[in-house]
Amino acid sequence: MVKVRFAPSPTGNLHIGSVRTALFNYLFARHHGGKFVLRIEDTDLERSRQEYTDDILSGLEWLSLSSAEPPVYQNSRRELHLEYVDKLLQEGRAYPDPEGSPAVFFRVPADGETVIHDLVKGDIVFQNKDFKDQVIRKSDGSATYNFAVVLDDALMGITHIIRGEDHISNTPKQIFLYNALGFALPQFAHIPMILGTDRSKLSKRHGATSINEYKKSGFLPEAIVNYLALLGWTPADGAELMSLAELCQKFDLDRVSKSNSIFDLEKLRWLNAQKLKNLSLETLQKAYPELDIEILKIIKDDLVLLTDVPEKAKVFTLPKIEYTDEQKTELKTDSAHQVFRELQEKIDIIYSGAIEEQYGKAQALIDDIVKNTGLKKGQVFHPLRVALTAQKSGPGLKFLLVLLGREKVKERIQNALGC
RNA sequence: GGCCCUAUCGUCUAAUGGUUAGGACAGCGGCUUUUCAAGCCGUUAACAGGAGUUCGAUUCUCCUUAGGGCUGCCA
Repeated sequence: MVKVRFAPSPTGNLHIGSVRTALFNYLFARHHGGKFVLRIEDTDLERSRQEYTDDILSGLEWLSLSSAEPPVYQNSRRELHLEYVDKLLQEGRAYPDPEGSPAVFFRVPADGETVIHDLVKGDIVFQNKDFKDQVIRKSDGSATYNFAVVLDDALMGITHIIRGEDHISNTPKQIFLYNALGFALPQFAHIPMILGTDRSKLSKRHGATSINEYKKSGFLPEAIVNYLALLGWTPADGAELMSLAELCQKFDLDRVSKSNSIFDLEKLRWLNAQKLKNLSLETLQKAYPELDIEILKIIKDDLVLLTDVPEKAKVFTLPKIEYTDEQKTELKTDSAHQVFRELQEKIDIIYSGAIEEQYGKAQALIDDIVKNTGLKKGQVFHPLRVALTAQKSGPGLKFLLVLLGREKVKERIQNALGC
């Protein structure tokens, strides 16, 4: 039975790189019908903060990567860790600090080699002589990271340790401890890092790193999950657009890449636009309940970010518009006035019946104006758009005529005629 | 410095001991559209370098180079 864990330390907000690690663990567990648990590594009392734990928990929940089980707080297992320090002390596998502090050192093997049979990287060999005895209990009386991690992973029955490759050099030290403690070794899988565009470790100076910033800027959790899954992994069938359920079904460690990858915001944005297109109108409406669902329908395929909605909806919702001087001269032409008067005369006929029917009548009216005035299409469409929206581009005119509503259309045409 | 990891288009990547080295994002061009997008079609672009193994290496081995990680009584 597969059991994996995601073990963040609550010393900062949920980082995009951590999310990828969490995701791979989650997908691996789900793919194999195993368990995914969370362990908050809050042993650094100085730097750990409750708000960061909250951020991590809510971030994972937003991404649908929550664990079914409540998180384990590493600090609550402090006494347990210390019992094992004593055990190693009694067995003579560890010794007190010769300098007299309360620290305890673990004796690492003097020679031979230690190999990690890594599920992603293959075998990695270390010479034991390169390691010096390691501290397992600090001067302040608490267990060190490498010791606590081994104990918790072993005691929690973790079968696969999937973590960033920045932990590779910790692994031999941990293997020494597994052996000394008599615990069976888990499987290790070290996944590559995510780098910034300059190939250095992804950090603040590359832009947003906290998942909350992405949420705030209008990225969908589905897009983030899909994008992060594709960073360092590809399914055998080459699919790119996948739901979380599909990812769970397809994911496995054997197709995880061995090399680092650079975070590409452009592709994330593209994926976000794709997910937005697939979003149901109902969901979109929940995010923007104040907007007419017909408006949302028209602008939906135009979105890259969820937060683009208000901007895109503006043409429909703005109560008043102002023309620039340049636009005014455009509206002043004889042909423009001819168009406006034609429209004014017949506009009333479109506002009845079902919405689709209204669109149809609006389009027919526009076509009619082109025919009646004998003007070129552009000479009709362009001034009309400017008159109605004070913009040079935007949604189709038939949508504008219908969704703006009779009053606004009439008022704006009247204003345009006054130019 | 020491130890470790990695190396295919600008980016994410696929594949293979013999291929026109494939896809996606971005770019570019076209179509479509009243416009901007979207969509559709097309297109530019890669096996880091050098030895070896082999009939044949992008693929296997070694070296070099480059990048990354670790090198805490942080996690």
